Amino acid sequence: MIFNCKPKIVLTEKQKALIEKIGISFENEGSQPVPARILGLLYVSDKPELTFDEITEALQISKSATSNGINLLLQMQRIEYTTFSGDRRRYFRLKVSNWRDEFRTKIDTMAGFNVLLREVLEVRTKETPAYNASIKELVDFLDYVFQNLPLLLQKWDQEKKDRP
Amino acid sequence: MIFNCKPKIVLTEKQKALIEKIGISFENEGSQPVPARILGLLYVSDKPELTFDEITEALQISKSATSNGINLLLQMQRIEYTTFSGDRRRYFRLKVSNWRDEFRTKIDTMAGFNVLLREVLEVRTKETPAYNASIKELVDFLDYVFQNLPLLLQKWDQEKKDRP
DNA sequence: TTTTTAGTTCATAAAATTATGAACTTAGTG
DNA sequence: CACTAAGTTCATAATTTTATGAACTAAAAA
Repeated sequence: MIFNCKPKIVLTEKQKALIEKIGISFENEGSQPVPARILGLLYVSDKPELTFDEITEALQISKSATSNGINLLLQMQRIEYTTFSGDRRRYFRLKVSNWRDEFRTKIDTMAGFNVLLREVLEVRTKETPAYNASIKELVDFLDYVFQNLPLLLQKWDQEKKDRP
Repeated sequence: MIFNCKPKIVLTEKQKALIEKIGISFENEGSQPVPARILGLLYVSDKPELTFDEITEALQISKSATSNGINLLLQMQRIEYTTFSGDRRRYFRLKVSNWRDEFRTKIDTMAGFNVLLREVLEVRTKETPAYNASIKELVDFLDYVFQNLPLLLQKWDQEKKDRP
């Protein structure tokens, strides 16, 4: 008798529930369902590294859904993978260390909006000074925040170093 | 001869282009097309306050699209309106002053994710201490940020007061 | 060389989102 | 009261997004 020895990913109810919650949370931030759940799975899975098949099976989705989801997440730099010699499979894991870059990216996105607001100020009629001033105030505030957030990162690093 | 004296909203090419850009920017942040463009219109319009019909006409959309868009934006607190006695129409305008609240809301959203990450830490197997530690670090950093952002708001208010 | 494994691609199906127009409501106006 | 203007609702249409399964590819194993 031959055993099919693919060790299946077994998820507790708690884990499944949390995957859904995390999935919904990422969906709310604009992610699509499958990638969102893949991230959730990688967060709660006992094994931090999962193969293509394990993901497909654990989430009960099609191979193509897994393929698309994984490639999207790789491209977004939310996950990465390793391989082991003598094993053609890729082992996917969260790029947790990447939150620092994500944080910067988010700031950049907001900064991009600020650029648009500056354009608004240029295009706006001068007949509405009070209104224009209120937009200017927003622009200034966002500038202030974008200047200071990197400092916050630095300070965090410093405090980490002081007591690790 | 009778003139139809509804003063139409005339948009320059520059304004139209900017409305599109702002629209796309909001869409990228998850807004739907019509509300995104209504916001864009209110940003660039020479009149900071526009009626239902003016919005409908300026954006060339259906009344229902305007209705839905406006109600969504009202609910999201992105716009508000005034009325004038003897005029049943509502005059919609951006709630620019509201960016402060929006900022807080965004922080709260991120904080919500942090709550989920704490749940992850509870559910995770103890067999992967290094991985768990890396998630813990993320949780701690986010906590740090959420503690410090309100301070940033305060400091900005202070500096404003010092030299207005 | 044939087979298996790991994964991609593509046409299509299913589902969800958005927008529309017509009918309807509601409150003032003449 | 009849009329109009302001806006909503609803069924439907159009579009977009998301997921699927089957066919395909490429590399390694047998």
